[in-house]
Amino acid sequence: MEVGLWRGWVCRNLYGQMSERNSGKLRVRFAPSPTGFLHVGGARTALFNWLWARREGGTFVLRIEDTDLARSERRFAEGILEALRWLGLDWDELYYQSERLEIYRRYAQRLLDEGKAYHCFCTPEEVAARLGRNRGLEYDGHCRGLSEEERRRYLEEGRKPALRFVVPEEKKHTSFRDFLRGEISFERLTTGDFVIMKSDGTPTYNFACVIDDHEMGITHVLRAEDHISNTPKQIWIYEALGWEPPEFGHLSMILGPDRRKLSKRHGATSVEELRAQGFLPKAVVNYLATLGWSPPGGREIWEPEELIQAFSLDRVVTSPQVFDLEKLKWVNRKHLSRLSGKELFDAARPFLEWLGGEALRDEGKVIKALELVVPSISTLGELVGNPDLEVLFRPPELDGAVLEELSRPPAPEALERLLEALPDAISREGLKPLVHRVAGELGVRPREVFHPLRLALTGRGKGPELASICEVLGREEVARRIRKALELLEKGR
RNA sequence: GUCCCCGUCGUCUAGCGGUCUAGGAUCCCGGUCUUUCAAGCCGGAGGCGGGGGUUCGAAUCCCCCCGGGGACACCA
Repeated sequence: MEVGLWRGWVCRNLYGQMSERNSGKLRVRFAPSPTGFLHVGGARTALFNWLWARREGGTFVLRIEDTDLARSERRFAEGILEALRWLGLDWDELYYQSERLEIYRRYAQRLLDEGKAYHCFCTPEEVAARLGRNRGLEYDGHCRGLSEEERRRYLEEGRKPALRFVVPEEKKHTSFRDFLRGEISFERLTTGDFVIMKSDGTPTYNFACVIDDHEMGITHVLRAEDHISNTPKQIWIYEALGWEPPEFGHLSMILGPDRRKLSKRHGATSVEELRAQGFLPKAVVNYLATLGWSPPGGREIWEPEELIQAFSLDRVVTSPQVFDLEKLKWVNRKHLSRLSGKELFDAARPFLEWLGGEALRDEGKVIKALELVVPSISTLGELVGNPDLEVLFRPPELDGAVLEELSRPPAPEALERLLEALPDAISREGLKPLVHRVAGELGVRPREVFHPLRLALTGRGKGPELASICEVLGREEVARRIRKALELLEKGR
């Protein structure tokens, strides 16, 4: 069957079965290794699994693959958990592979007993020496048919064996069905007898992964493309253990602007960093959801709950995606503009410390201030040191250039008249008529009154709407700042 | 080197043989609104990697080429 057809067919049928059978049947997982921060590629994989599980009323399993003692770190595992929590991707079950070593050993023993695996005493160095440094060369089977004598000698040398899985030559020509891509077949997989248990007693990825996916009842493995060539190996292990493999589907990779696998050197690529920069979690979820999945109707902005409803596998594409920070910023801006005052305050809170505790005491004022400034920013990080925001809490320093501008007519006169008229008109609606009146009295255009007022209040030529600034500052503060400006002008004369 | 995957505007994508002089979004450019900047609104530029087939008809199906990416560990 052709790929396109088959894709449509499998997706539709999958859903059919799913709802007919038992809607709680789908079990998917996300299985990160805690060797670094959660990067956006991993987050996208987690998200798709989560969306799918939630959509189908299935189970989302989180499994920390920390069998590599040398590279795994507790803090990374915690960081990943925290990042997922932040994104709102809640899991139903959580496992650590490092706590399941007995299980792997048990199955490894079984494969050994059944002659489907064998001890290998070669050190990595010896194997490398025999094969050369070239990649793509397979283990030569040196230890496959070791005699008792040889075994004993190695043991006496104090060698600890690794366990290798027997891969018959004829199995290397193989194929499997990918529920996103259709049939994937391999002319000849370049895989010799591969290690399933390391000499330190921990399992390798391909082995632990199979044992766990089976033990945890995973029905569908949805992971990134870089696992395609692992899949046949894993299927062999399922077969050797007499298990039915789950269905496999492979998402594309997420690339940097240079079309290479996204990595640290591409800038902010971990969700921790995005969080630190002030992206909203639901904006990140929204953006990531549309990387490789196209929402029906072409709508761009979605709440997480809406994504769950709209998500479907048949709109997932398998070509690689470039991570576009600009688009993420746009999505973030859209979500920022949707927040309520209270939500905005809570989200912005970590980015307001620099204003000082005193400034933050009046939550109502902070919210008003944020509502003024946020439309002009893309990330909450842009609030840090933001002059438009600062000026709402601290009087501006009027520098020489500003005073110079303010000293030019009709500015001084305009400020004085505004000050006189302030007591009766400084509401949000009242400013405009007031300015127009003063402009009329002076015989100048309104902008020649607006501009000096802006300079006196903020020390800057641009910023949010003046009336709103006045409203946030309050009449007293507005008067104080105008008076201050006039004083400085007086002094400079 | 071997194997695998992928290929529509710069980027994310719609597209399942005619409705495509290829639609949307972002970015960029221009205009508009406004007391300023941004946002908003309106408009514009920009693409089916190439070549062969199949067909009355191909972005859509097939083949070759080219390009990009990935995998080949006692990492996951």
